Amino acid sequence: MQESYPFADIESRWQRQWAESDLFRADTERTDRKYYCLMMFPYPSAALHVGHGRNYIIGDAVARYKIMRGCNVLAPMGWDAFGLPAENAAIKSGIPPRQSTMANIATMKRQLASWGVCYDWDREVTSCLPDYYRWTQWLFLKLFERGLAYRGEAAVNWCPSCATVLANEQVVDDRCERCETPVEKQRREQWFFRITDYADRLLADLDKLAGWPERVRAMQRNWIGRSEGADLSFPLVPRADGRPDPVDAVACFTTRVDTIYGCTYMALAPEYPHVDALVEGLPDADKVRAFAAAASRKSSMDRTAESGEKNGIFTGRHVVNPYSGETIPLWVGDYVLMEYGSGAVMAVPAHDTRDWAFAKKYGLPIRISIQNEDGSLSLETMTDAYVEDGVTADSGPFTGLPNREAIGRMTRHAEERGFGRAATHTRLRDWLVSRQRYWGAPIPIVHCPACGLVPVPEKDLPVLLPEDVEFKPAGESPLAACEAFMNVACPACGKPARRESDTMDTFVDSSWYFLRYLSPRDTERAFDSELCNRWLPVDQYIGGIEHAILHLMYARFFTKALHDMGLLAFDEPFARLFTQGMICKRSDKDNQLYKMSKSKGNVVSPDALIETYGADTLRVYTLFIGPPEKDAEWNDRGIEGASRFLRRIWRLAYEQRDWLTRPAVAVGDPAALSDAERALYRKTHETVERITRDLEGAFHFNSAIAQIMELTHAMDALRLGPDSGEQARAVFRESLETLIKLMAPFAPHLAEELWREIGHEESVFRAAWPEADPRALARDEIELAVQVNGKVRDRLVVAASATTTEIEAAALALDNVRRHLQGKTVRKTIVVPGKLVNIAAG
RNA sequence: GGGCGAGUGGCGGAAUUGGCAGACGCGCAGGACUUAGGAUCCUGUGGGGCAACCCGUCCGGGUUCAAGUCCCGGCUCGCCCA
Repeated sequence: MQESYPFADIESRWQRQWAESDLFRADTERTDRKYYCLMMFPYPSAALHVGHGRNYIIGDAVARYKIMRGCNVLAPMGWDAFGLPAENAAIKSGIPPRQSTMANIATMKRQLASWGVCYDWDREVTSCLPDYYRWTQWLFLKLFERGLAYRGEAAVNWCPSCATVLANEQVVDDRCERCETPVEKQRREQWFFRITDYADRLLADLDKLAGWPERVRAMQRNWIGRSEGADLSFPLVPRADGRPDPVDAVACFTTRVDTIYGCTYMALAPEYPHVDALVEGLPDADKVRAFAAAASRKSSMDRTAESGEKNGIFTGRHVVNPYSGETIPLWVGDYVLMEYGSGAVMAVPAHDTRDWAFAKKYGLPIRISIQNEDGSLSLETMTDAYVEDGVTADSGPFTGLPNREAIGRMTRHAEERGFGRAATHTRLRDWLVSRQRYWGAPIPIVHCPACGLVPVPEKDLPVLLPEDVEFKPAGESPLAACEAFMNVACPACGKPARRESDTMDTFVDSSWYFLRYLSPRDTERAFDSELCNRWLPVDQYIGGIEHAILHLMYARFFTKALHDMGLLAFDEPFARLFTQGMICKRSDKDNQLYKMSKSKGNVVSPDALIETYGADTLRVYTLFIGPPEKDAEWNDRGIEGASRFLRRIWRLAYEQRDWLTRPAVAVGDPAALSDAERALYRKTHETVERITRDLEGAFHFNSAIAQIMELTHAMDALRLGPDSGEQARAVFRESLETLIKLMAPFAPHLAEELWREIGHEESVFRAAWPEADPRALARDEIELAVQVNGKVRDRLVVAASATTTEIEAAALALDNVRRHLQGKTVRKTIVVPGKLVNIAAG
């Protein structure tokens, strides 16, 4: 054993040995104490920074801890390897996506290994390889068979820079999630997955996910955006010129049917399909059309912000309020969105903030139909819409009802009269899965002039991505220009046909990879239902909060669809979810905190740190940086502390190396130990108890490490020297062994090395996690704080067996207590066992 | 505007069910060893005060013997949805 901590030797040696051992190889046939520990598989980008590292280090610490607890741990890793960056790089540099992707994977694998992060690499999956995407295509066909994959025209989000369609979820603030280019609206034929069929279940089952952060569940609820209300039909007042209209009524959805007697106009979305026809031949037709065209180009964010300016134009047409029979004007308003409901809203200025602003701007009438509690609401004094609950007012036969009750009654009335019905709407749209890009799984469909859409037969899968294609930034996938790929015989009639040239959104790949890990080399089927049913749901899923909505919703949808197909017995994929916070760093430029990114220039590379300090130091600092679920600020100097700590542990063992290799002597009767020995003995077991609690609960690695630091202080305090007795050494050895085990999930190389140094043949990861010994935790004397009126005035040492009465008497006898009680009467004394005494006096 | 979360020393952060606020680390100060120290070790470190003590967990109320923790109101910040 050498004096200075030789992290470089230790780390490379153990990394090699672990890779050769079956420590991380799960035995999937064994099902007792199974623990599926899953980390979100990464996109293979060029190189990882320490911010990425947090995810893998947390996952590795959890996996190692569970292994030590005797669990049969499945910890696989793979690559979410399709995606735009590789293709964009190909356009720029000409390097084929497959080549750059595989190179990146090799780099990242090396980086993961250098962190000491272990996986069962025999289970590696790579979504861009045919043996994987073949099954992604197969799943597409399964969804197609069941009508869950369909082709339809839609106004889609088009990113002109990426030259592709984006899902709603990939549009953030009307910009492309990836490149931040403003998104345009275009109408195109696209492939969709019918996730809206599952909206109700995706919503309801969130309640089952008790192991998920409430925040994520709330985000998903919001995203699904289920609202209950009514669909109502407003008859269109026929045209004066007698010409026919494409529709004879305008349908709208409302959650506030109770306010309908206050409805003073109706507003259509600029994209409303019949706007054009409705105004045909009217004097202002051109103005209305121009307005609608301009408005639909604006971002939905600008249009709907409550604070923003709302614009509109009168169409010249009218509709009839089906409840009151009143004729109201029909407008086009830019604050109405086509995506929501039917693209029309019944406007109630008195009770809706945006309608209020619109009515004020255009001088439209405002009428109160919900009165507040004391009946004091009046148009003269109102400065904004009244959106609270109240009692219906001036509402014909429904007047005077609590408004919540009115909703039910009025909806029934509409159903009886046939002009409306109760309805629910969801914000969630169907999942748009086609991309006009090359680097994705080809959609296994053939377009036949005679047969229409024909699925590629399962036996012909995979539909291979051609390698020799030309990359150019155009609206069409390079596949569309690849004749060898496009031309195919129709699987149904055999006549010449064309392949679908769109590829699938990469979120499809990541919606089922956790099933593939159970049988990654299976050439017969996508996944082994029986094994999946035994190993899933995933016991612990770990990943970034940025996937709170998209990936997690899609994976849940896939699981439910596969469940309905009878392929899976469970219908939620992830029992527990942990979302770690991002690591941020102050930018040198403006001293602001930013998530690490190349563009901000605040990236910290792990490679140099590992070289200087070692992987264990980097791991310990990463785990110590703060509560793992919260964002953390990277501090370059912080790693020094972690380094000192590990060197200190090394020294603790080094200084005692002469006798540590000799056979262990058991700690005898605690009563026979000296005070110092008992103190360390107790501290050791207290640490076990607290750390175990920290890890079982909420992954409090930061305080777990702090407690190990405390334990090293306690070990120093024993001041073990050449004259120390056998029991002192026994206690010390027990502390050291415990410390090594407690450290093992965090600093595995150091722990493994020291474990062997002190004479163990087997891996520390085969050693059982320590358990707190009640004998060690027992005390015969307890120190209590003594408070007078809630302020600590003295301390008191009593026998653990002391009664409340004895403690009270002893507390009252303390000098300082008596001083503070002078001239006061004791009203009450509270004794909190083991903690304190509080004397209330006045 | 709604939902969720957060606000504690110079800094990152600790603190079961309400029970001694500031664990642990960084930084800083002093000291030891040293040719030297940006290595290592020891000591100190919320503010005020010589001290006894007083004040302190975003602000203001409240409940309680006891509040960082619970309740009411407000401010600021973050995220999601509008």
